[in-house]
Amino acid sequence: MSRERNGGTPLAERTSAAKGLADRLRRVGQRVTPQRLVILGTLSPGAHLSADDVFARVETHLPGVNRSTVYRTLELFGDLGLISVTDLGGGARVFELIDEPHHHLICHRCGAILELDDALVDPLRVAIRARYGFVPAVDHLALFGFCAACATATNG
Amino acid sequence: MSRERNGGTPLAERTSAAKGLADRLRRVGQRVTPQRLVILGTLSPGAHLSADDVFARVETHLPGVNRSTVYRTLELFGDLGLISVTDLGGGARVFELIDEPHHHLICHRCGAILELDDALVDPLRVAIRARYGFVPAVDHLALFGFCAACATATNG
DNA sequence: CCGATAGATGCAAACTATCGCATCTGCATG
DNA sequence: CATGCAGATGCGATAGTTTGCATCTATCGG
Repeated sequence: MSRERNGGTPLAERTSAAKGLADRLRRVGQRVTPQRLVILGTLSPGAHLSADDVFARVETHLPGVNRSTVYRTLELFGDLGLISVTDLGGGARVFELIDEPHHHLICHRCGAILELDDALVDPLRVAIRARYGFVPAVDHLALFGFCAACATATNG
Repeated sequence: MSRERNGGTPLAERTSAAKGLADRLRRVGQRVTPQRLVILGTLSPGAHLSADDVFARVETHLPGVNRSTVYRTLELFGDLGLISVTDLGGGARVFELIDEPHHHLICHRCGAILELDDALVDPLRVAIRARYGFVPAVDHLALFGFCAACATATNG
């Protein structure tokens, strides 16, 4: 806390969130750049942001940032398991900081979106890991199908 | 087999596959068009075709067909549960005629694709139906995560 | 603190997907 | 078989996403 020089960390990693990200990126051999810090800063758990939403917010803090950078960074964060990337069927994919896993059931017919309890998904996660050794990152699943009302309407 | 006149069916629904589709479309109040029959004809179980693949094949049989029609028709078939629509992470979504449900595990790190036994997925399907009355159409799931090798490499 | 360099960013173009609207057509009806 | 119309298609425009390449920079070694 006392004799930490600015030169110690190449960038302004003052907030704890940014510092946490910076450390995490370095740990996996990724570079820490202003763009990456700001992009992560725009995301939060519970907020479904499109790539364009993220771009708009990032631009206010970092004018001149490029759309490609936003897309590439979001994909990187997705691969690193920092954020979830989900197609809810609304045209653009949504990005969200991962906190508690949560999922959605989306009706093909009426478009209704229900929440799906992660407790129902967890056994699948466990089974996959046990059977294949594959560690699934299912933090934000979107399953399509028919809601109770539409299923009845379609069959009957 | 004997006294069936051509006028009985508005289009060339000679093959059994096409006839089956035609019947199925009519049953749910959808029209039977040449485009729809040809587009379905290009799909098969086990083949992962992109929209562009489908378009290219359809074009040889039906010159002048439009990309939009292919996209719209593929979406329709998806909603009808005839085909599966899956993002395997390769840039474009893939379409496939539904036969036996099958799923994929895709490694975020090395890109490896493993098959996932539907028997592991079925309990989730059942649980969702029991809890919410929602009937999920999970015929071709793509779950991202880390394969055994990469999971080890990442943690250790 | 400086120079070297692997890797990130900016930029433009290409690719993937969707949408609005005018026209055309399957098919139900008479 | 002729007619009407809801709905499908073609077309162009636009939105959403990815990619190749030149330039720039975070990080490492001296």
